[in-house]
Amino acid sequence: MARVGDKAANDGQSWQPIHAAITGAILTHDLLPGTKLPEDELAALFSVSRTVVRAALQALAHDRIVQLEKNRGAFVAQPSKKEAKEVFEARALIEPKVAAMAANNARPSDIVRLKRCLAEEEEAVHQQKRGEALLLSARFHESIAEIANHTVYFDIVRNLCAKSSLIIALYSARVDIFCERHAHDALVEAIANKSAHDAEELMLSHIVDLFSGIDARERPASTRDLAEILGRHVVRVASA
Amino acid sequence: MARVGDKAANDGQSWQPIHAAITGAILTHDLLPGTKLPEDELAALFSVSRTVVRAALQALAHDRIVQLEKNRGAFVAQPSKKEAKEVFEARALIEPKVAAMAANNARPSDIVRLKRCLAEEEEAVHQQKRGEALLLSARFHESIAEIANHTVYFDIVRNLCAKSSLIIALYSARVDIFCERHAHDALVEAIANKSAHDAEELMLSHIVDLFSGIDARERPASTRDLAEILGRHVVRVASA
DNA sequence: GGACACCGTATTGAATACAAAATTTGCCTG
DNA sequence: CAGGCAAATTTTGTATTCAATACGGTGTCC
Repeated sequence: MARVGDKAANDGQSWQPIHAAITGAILTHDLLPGTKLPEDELAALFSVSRTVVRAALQALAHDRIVQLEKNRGAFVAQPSKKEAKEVFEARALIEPKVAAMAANNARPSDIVRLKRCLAEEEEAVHQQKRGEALLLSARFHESIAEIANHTVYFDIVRNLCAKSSLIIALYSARVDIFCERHAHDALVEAIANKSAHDAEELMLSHIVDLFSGIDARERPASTRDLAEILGRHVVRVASA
Repeated sequence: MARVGDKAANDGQSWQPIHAAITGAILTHDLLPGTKLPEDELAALFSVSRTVVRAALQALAHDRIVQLEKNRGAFVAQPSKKEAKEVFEARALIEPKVAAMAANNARPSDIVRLKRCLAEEEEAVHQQKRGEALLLSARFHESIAEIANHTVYFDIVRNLCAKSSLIIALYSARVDIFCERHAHDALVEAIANKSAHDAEELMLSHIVDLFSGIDARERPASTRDLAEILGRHVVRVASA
């Protein structure tokens, strides 16, 4: 059965690798809020013209993950504290429903996938790969939305996860994000048991818990050397 | 106080007039699902190069309001029945919360604005301007989201309203959409009274009611003569 | 010594030009 | 007359070019 998130539908736009690479780098915190994303540099990195880079940047801007400033360029977005609150408010409303739907929908292979995701996350934590762990944590939430098989919610959740990554980079007070892993474990358990109500409750408390780790402390920062950063996030095109 | 939806923030991209015109034409059902949107034609219409038209089309595609097919062009999207269900499911979840927030947030000027919106809608109905009435109905929902002053929800609601317009064009079984006006009236009343709970309930039942008018009947159609259609949707730039 | 203005450089915004793909048309063949 | 192949046209995808704006440095004036 066709599932949400299959890339078959969206006829491959050539800018998607760039979009994916930048999104990935944001999820791992390799790219921090405020970082400038110069068109020339990206064009050189991906060996395309600025035209296609601009398309990718506009898509990211539409996600509100980058901010376009006229005649000044593209910057990784710096969500305000108000928006941070909004994002987690929306997640608290939507993702519990999504988790419940996933519980009703999940097939055995889906459970396997979720568990593999968690295993990789755990491994990343043990290897002190904080960025990788953050990425996998986001992918976990996205996977649940994919299992729920709801295109509209899937799009929303993916977007909110990316924004959350920026918010965590800016405002996270918690040193260790990884206490959350137990929440993820319990969630998979509920989904595996098809306990929609439990999944819903667990997801809600998980999101509330996530937001409780967000604080007023600003942590502005930016980095350079996009080549080094993005190189690791290029998704290889599935060459037959 | 700065409000959500102010265009100040998004530094004016030059494609926004085109995006707005097409979105408007979709909301009025002047543009029907499946209609092709050729780049040359739009470029000529708006007196810009294809470059900026493509940017607008990509933004619309990101909204999933148009579908881009590789090497074939852009078409107004034709949401599946599954997606139709998803859209109204999402609206039923999100918009009641938004209405409650609007009730808590509304200032007198906001109530005035909502009532003016309803008056214009009523006038459009009496003038048999179905398209105009549909547009104003969508604007009413968007206005509530704007009053709620929640950027994330505002973006989502606006997108869902546009998708709903496509869905209604494809699947609406009801001849007369306008029984809904009473629901809108009651909603404004609740918001004016700052009765968040009432507003939430009324919005939920309104959305459920809207979806009940959606049926399985397909109604595929498309139109031509973009120039005539879109001419009325060009938003004049606010020349000082 | 500091502030401001001017100029050079770099980067973005938009249009044009070129290449590739698909659709359409016409023609030929069965 | 129908079907299919092939050239021609149209339309999209991408690169390149040109113009406009912002940034940084330097020199001068106060």
